[in-house]
Amino acid sequence: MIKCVKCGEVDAIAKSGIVRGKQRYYCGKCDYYFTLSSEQPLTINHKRHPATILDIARELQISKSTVSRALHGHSDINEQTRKAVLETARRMEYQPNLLAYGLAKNKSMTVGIIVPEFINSFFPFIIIGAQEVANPAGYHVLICQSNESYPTEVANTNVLLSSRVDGLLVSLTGETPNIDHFKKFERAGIPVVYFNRVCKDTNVSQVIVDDYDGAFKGVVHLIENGCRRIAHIAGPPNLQISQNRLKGYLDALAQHGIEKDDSLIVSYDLNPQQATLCAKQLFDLPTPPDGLFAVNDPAAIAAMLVAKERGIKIPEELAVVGFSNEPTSALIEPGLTTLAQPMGDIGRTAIKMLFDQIESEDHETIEPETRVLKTTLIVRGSSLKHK
Amino acid sequence: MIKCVKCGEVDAIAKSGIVRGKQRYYCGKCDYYFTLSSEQPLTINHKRHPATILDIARELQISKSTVSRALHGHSDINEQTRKAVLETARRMEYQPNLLAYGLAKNKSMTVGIIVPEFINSFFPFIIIGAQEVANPAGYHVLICQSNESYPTEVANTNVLLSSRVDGLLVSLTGETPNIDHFKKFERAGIPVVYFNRVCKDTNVSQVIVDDYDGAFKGVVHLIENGCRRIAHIAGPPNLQISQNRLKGYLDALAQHGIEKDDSLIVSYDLNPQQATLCAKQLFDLPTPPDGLFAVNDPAAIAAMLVAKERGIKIPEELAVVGFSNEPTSALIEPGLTTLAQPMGDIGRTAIKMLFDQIESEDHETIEPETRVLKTTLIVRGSSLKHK
DNA sequence: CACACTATTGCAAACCATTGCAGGGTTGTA
DNA sequence: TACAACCCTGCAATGGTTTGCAATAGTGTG
Repeated sequence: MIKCVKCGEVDAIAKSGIVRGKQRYYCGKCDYYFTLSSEQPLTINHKRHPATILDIARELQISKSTVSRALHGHSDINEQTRKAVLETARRMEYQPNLLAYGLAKNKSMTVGIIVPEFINSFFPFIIIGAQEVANPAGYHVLICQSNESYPTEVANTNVLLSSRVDGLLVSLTGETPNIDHFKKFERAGIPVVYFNRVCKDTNVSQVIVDDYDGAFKGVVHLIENGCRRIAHIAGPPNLQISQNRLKGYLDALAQHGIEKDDSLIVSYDLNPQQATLCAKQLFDLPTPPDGLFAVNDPAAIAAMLVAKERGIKIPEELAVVGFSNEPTSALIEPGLTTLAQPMGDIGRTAIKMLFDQIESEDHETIEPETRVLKTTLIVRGSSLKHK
Repeated sequence: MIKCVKCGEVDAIAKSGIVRGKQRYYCGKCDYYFTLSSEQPLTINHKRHPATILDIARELQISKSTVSRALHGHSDINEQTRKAVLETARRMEYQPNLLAYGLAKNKSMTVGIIVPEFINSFFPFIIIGAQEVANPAGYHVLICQSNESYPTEVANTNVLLSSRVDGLLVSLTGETPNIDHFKKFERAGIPVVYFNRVCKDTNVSQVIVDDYDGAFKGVVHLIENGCRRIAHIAGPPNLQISQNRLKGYLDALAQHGIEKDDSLIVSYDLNPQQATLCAKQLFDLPTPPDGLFAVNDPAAIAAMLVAKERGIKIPEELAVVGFSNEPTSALIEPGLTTLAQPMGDIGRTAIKMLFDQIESEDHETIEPETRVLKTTLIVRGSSLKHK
């Protein structure tokens, strides 16, 4: 029979509905509603939970505030107490719960970084640069891959928002039409620094390389090596890098009296296969190009492979210049002439700017800043027609 | 003058020390100690904090429990209430606070992954495989780079422990002597799955490829292509992959009646520069090798570059076989014959095994399992002496 | 109307660490 | 002796979410 939880009475019990699948009872004697506690006898889950400051406090018979202060080397702590706490913490393998810390301090000690991909070495180098600065500062980095997909990028922003990152580093996808989805961070007071692939919006902090200058140098180099019909595999038009590199290409041509030929400019969405298609399209032209400037190394390499397949000699029949200087560019044959970007510096600079904003009391007052790094032309076999 | 905070009295006030830099007062009348509250008139920091369920609750004049239940589609929620909550949440750009969630549920929805590096494409492909499974399941992946350094690996484990990851994927560094530092996870009930680079400890879950078989196939391939003095650039001895690939190499030789020559086996610590040194050492031998089996592609490629430098013809004078099939192996000239590893599968399999353990009620009862995937010999120019 | 029962909602504890303030004990000094 | 100053420690609220249980309103039935 059912006994009342309060008075122990059996007779005055009446059923009174079912709540969330459980029978509810009513004791008429003490006017008390109740449901029987969970069937399983509440065997406390003895899975050893990680030690908390409370465990340390209990062990030492002190209060958790004291433990907390001891662990953080706060002032106003007796040296012996501090020693004892530290020792006990070590013994109990105490690891602070970053979730609780984050909740209490409203600071997750995490920064997010969204990159389009990390199969090529370009972004990994940047990430490593960023981590070199973040980790010693006690921050860790949550890496998201947008996979060159705008919806994925938006999804990433929500994940990072949920994770309450303290700041965000972003390089946009080739199809990101605008940066509205990053305005959420602004509204939440979370600083954002864009790098490499940025949007036209100038009211943000960003770290870029001098794409115009790099492209200009690369194309001039091709011209100096005797190229007259120089093609360009251009990046997606939404990105500044594409626009600026295209501009550098065009200006270099113009300054050397070479007429622009629209059929020599093909657009590439950063998808590997598409680079191959672009190259084929160029080589199929009635008068194929004798030089090629690609918006990045993977595209240049893809074009080189197509050229090889077709027996087009590099650099004699086609001189090629890429952009970024990924490690593979040195391995391929002939070596790919390219514009080296200081990838580690990009990462380090971007995250330092981010930390400046995080640490400034009032993010609003920080002036958005654009940091421009230089590229270096690395000359290899792919462009040297007359050695 | 100073007024008592309790009784408002002015005369009975006495100074009583300074606490943490602030003057403390004592009211003799009501026997009460106090310090004056912070000078700044407590202007509530109006930085718009992200919306919480409490904000939604206030907006809708309901309790936060109801909001929580509505957001999670729990039963026992009025359809209209649910709609209203969802709508308000959308309007307020509500993003659940994962820190608070994690604290409450004791579940961070995060899994950690420790890799030695991610400059080469090998680990990135595995990570992508893992994310393909993790992200749709609502988990995110905290990527740590041990940078082939044992102390860094240990540091990584502590970070991940602090972050209260729900599970861990690990590929060891070349210098990790034992896996004691992962026992912490076991003690905390956090499942760990090792992949690719594992230790001899058999009492753990792991995903590996059949290294012995791959190495055997690769070396047999070299023998069939006429090599008789086959060198081996071996990995660090602490790793199973090194041991098994070495064993496959030795057995292949033995089965084909080729005497083992210790001078042909050099050890490589996975450091890029060291691979070059190893190659030089081999090529400097009185009787240099006519075939080379390297423990991984980067080492094979490094050796190929040294060979080129020295005018050693590949494959005529030296046939080369690598391991892993990284994208670069197809780009280099001649193409590198190698044993393809199913990298995406490794990542997917490993994280699925991890999830199985995470989701099982009682991790202890899970039998450690070793999943072995197959390698495929990819034949390219680097090994075909007689075409 | 009394009662059983359903559907829905609210209350409060719990998760763990931080921190402002209260208040204890002790030392120094006039 | 009285009081200022110091040193140290504890209490309790806070942060955002989940969830067991209590409680309410409403519905149906005899």
